[in-house]
Amino acid sequence: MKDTNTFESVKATFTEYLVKNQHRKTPERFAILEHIAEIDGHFTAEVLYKNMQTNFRVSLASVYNNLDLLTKTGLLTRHQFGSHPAEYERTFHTNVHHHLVCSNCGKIKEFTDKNLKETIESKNFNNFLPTHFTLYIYGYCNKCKHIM
Amino acid sequence: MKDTNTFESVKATFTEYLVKNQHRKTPERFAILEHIAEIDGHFTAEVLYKNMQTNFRVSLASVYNNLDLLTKTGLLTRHQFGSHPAEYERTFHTNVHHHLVCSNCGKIKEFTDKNLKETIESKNFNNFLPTHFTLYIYGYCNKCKHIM
DNA sequence: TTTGTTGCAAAACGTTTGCAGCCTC
DNA sequence: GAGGCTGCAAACGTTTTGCAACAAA
Repeated sequence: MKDTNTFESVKATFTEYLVKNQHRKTPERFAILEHIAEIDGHFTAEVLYKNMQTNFRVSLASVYNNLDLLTKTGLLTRHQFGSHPAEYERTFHTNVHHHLVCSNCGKIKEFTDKNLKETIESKNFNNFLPTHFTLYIYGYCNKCKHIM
Repeated sequence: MKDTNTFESVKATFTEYLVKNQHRKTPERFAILEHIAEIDGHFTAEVLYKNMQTNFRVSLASVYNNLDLLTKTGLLTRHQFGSHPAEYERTFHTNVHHHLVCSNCGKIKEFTDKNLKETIESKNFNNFLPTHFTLYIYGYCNKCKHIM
């Protein structure tokens, strides 16, 4: 994957993708990317949309369109824990982390593990170029372990 | 996690969960579990529902209800690649595998990796009792790598 | 000038819910 | 009996779509 250490390089990655695929460099697109860069952790399309209204007017449809585009570039990950709405999370400017998901109550807990990260990232594949990954470990949190 | 080597032990796990949580042992529940045991790989609620109509009549609502219940027991995993509908996959009677997901076209490829499996399964957590996991590695398949 | 993108509103769709009757327990 | 579960159909809420106006190339 390309360098994404600075916001400028993230923007460059997105721009390059847009140009290469005959998409237009609209103000909405960059405004959305800038907002995402400010959000740590998970967010929904609706929340991003509402957040943005304060200083940049975009339609919810455009938010959805562009979350999709950013997901395709690998700059964004889409989670769908349990049900709707989908949750998004940027893959840049963040520590690689994994998710513990309680199968009963849906509670999510994040953790980091260098060894796990390195083991996963060290893999090579034929005919597949990896950019990032998500690991969900399912089981039971303390409150729910009694159900089984 | 409990033994799930035979279908009888899977059924026992489910039954135990039902009893422990004051749920009823209805014929629909066991019919659904039996059908799931026959499906290799991913399936949707709709497909399971249609499959079942040939020899057991259940409503779609009950299918949803019970997929939810089985997900809570950890016997079933719910995937939500891209968008709707959700795809389910049993966690018993299957080799542990991982998913390569193309961020552009959504194509899924499964692979197995003993080292990866063992590394992930070796982890212990405070206040969390793991039962199974899913690893999605995102990137680009051969047909789509040109977009970036 | 061409054509991709936008905002808006309506539509689509999977999933959930309310309810009356049924059947576990 | 009590109350959880079922089927049915209607409702819900997120996401997608159609379309006319706009603006990037």
